[in-house]
Amino acid sequence: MSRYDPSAFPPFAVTVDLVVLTVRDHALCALMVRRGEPPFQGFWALPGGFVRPDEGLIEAAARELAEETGLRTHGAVGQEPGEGAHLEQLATYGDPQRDPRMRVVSVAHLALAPDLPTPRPGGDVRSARWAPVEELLGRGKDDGLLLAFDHTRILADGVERARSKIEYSALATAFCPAEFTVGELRQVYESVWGVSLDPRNFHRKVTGTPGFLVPAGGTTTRQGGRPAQLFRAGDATVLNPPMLRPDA
Amino acid sequence: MSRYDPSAFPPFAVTVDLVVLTVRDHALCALMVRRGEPPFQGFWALPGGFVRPDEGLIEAAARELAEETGLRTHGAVGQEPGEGAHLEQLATYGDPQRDPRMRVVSVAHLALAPDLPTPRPGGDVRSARWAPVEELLGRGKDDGLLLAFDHTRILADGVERARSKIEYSALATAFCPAEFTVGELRQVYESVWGVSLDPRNFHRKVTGTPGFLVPAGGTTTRQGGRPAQLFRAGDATVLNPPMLRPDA
DNA sequence: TCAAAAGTGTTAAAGCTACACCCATGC
DNA sequence: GCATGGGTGTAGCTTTAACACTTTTGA
Repeated sequence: MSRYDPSAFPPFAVTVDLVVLTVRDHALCALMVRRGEPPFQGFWALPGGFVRPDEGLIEAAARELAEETGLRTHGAVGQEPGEGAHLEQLATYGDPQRDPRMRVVSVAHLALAPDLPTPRPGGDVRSARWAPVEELLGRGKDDGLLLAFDHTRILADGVERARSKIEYSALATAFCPAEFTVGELRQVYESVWGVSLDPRNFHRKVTGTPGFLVPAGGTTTRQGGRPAQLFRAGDATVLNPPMLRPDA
Repeated sequence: MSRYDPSAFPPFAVTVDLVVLTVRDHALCALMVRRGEPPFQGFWALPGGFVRPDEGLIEAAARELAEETGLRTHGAVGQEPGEGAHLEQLATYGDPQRDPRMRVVSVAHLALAPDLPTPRPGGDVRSARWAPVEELLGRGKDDGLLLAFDHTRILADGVERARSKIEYSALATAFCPAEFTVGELRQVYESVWGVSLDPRNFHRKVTGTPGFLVPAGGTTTRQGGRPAQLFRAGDATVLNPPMLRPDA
């Protein structure tokens, strides 16, 4: 009866929060901002903000991402393939007590980006940094840094999504620049999963999966050793067979 | 700056919508309700409703599920193992135009339930039914029934989540009664995926996966033929190795 | 010349698929 | 007996994991 009564609904604020991940110095890192006002003043938090009345959820996330990092999102017009970040919805967090001031429902999004210059604090952000995920979350439970709100949980969910999604999708290339070598892609997997992989078997696997990688034509020796072929991300979005994590 | 200003936020309504799936007569079916008022009066829609000011998102979904079906959710107190439905968050839909009257953000949830007696229309629901998913979505694009709002999209996302999740998790048992046979579990997979599976290999696979099934001690001939062992769902939540869909 | 990373070959183990085959019940 | 579904065995194929080995550069 009153299920959709437009005049009598409880007041909610809707925000987007961003788990922005990249690989720096062989470590999976997340973009964190420091809060300048209460609650949780001085705590590290995920970037985010209110959804505007006239924009969709993913648009709000893309706008916040651009504001914080200057990154554009895959699919934006006038953009080279391989440029910009991958962006997808992660999950929604709406515990009645998650914000002490009012009822806030936050639609978290996950962004995967290649290594970027250190973030520019801009707009309403006091300071920002790339923080190693291991430092933020710790190795065990309740072993990490104390973040604002429920952002530890959101970050953990985002990291787990990224870790599992590169198993069966071609998303790992979102962490790489437009042209990259097989060894660089392997380092992405190793950094995100925190394991080491056999370079020979990895090479065979990724080059043998149709549509995952396409040769870009050149070679590079930027990793040292014998020159390596350069590749771009291919058309494939799904990896078949998947790249499975060891153990687990 | 104004990112969390609690006094100046745009007005949003927050609802939950439910994709409730079951297997009936060898077909994957979804619970649908008929709308009694505009907009989309007379259209079939997913069950759902407003989130109350003092309840969490999953609680709101569990409350709506109980109101529409009488189903309790896994983990509720005083409940036998194997009883009730599996419930998880699916995704959030917040296009500014998705409801013509006002800005509504809907947090969709996915529920998997064993075959139930035909739903009781109760509360504010005019009529309700279990509708075969193939009839609702059709086989190709734009080939199904026209549902209210963006519910075709939500339903399709829920169905795809269920289809892929039974590959690598033990969730298929959520479609079965507390005690079931290997053949009944196989029919669940066949109905959800719309394929047929080799009964011999399927049997070996599910009984050989540790923690998936535990013998319940008896046998039944309710499927005809030789008596089959009865099983309950085991502790395992992850299937390793996974049950992969043929082809795809 | 040497270290380092790229890439190929090979082999044994494990998993999957497609069957043949037997078992235990209801009718 | 005979149809029906339950359950086991097994041969052939594909995939994986581990590691020996060659290639090509920079220092």
